[in-house]
Amino acid sequence: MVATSVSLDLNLNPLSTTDDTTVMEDGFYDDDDDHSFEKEVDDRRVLDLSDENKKLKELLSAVWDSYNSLSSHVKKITQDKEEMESSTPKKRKRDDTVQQSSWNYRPKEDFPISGIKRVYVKVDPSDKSLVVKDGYQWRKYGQKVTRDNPSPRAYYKCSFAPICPVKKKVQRSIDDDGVVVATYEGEHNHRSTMQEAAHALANEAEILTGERWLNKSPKLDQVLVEQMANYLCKDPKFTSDLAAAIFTKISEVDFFKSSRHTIILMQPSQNRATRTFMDYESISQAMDGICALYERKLKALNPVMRNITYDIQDLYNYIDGLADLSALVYDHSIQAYLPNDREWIRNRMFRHLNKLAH
DNA sequence: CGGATTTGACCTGCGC
DNA sequence: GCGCAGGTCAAATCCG
Repeated sequence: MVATSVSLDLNLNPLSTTDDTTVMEDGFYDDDDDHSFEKEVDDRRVLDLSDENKKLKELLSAVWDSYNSLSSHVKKITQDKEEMESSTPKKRKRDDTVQQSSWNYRPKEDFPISGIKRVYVKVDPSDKSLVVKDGYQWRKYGQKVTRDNPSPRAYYKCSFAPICPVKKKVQRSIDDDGVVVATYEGEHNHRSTMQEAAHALANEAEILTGERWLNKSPKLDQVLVEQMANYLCKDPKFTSDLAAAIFTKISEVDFFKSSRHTIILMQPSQNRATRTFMDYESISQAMDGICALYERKLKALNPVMRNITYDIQDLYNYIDGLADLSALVYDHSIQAYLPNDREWIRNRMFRHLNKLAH
């Protein structure tokens, strides 16, 4: 298979009118301006609404394009994999599989079957619930202890069953109780909760504008952009849904060439509307990004000071002062994004600055 | 009260 | 045909 690298370019900042940070297209601040923070806010107040909408439209179009290219990329990889595996000899005796771990077990039908995929998810080992968030709703219909794994296996059907035939099995890995393995069977014939919300907004936009945007070019309608941005900012499940959506779309894609792609999820103030996220090619770039955010804030607070200095404790205080902060870091070994909390970010920041100092 | 989960019983396929 | 193991059903129970 061809080694691949996919850039998501999810530099969506849908919060431009209320957000106290501004992220440039590449995820870093524009350093060459001498504007104070207050002045910038004033400037932005007079910005024409249509300009704001235009920016949002461009950003969402970029996300849309990335999603489309990623989808076709995933499709191609899946096809390649299926072609490759279908050409290998099959039929293996049951005894052969029993000697292997439970997750190497092949079902009665010859494996692989089109539509079966396996996802590894890192979880808290003390958390015994077999729940894997993937953006879809499931109904548990059984649980069994299997012969070669002391951890029980949970059986789920898509909550849209029998209309949707998808099933999944979730079981803790026999090798690592900090990892659960979800096996999916079949393809959903409906949208995930996130996609459903986006579609509802599209319909709303259609009612308001009288124009149909679905089934035509992916250029998003202005009203849709506004509605979608509002939806993302207001939804209390924003962070988890976003993480789930990213996880579902990315977990099966090979990232041979990329470094540890990192997504910073941030809510600067108690106002939910300030929620935003930024993506970086590596952890260290993400740390630089957070530093840049802090430096910008310092600059805004001290507009007359030419040189601003700060120590790591100041940076920690800034990190602790944010209403919410977490990082999703791509893990090549399990081909999925793993969530990391504020403490992890502090530790990584310390390592990063230490490295820069030497 | 209704939807989700639990859990023992039952079904099915496979190997001997 | 029997036993075993994985998968599914459905009544009981839980919980918001």
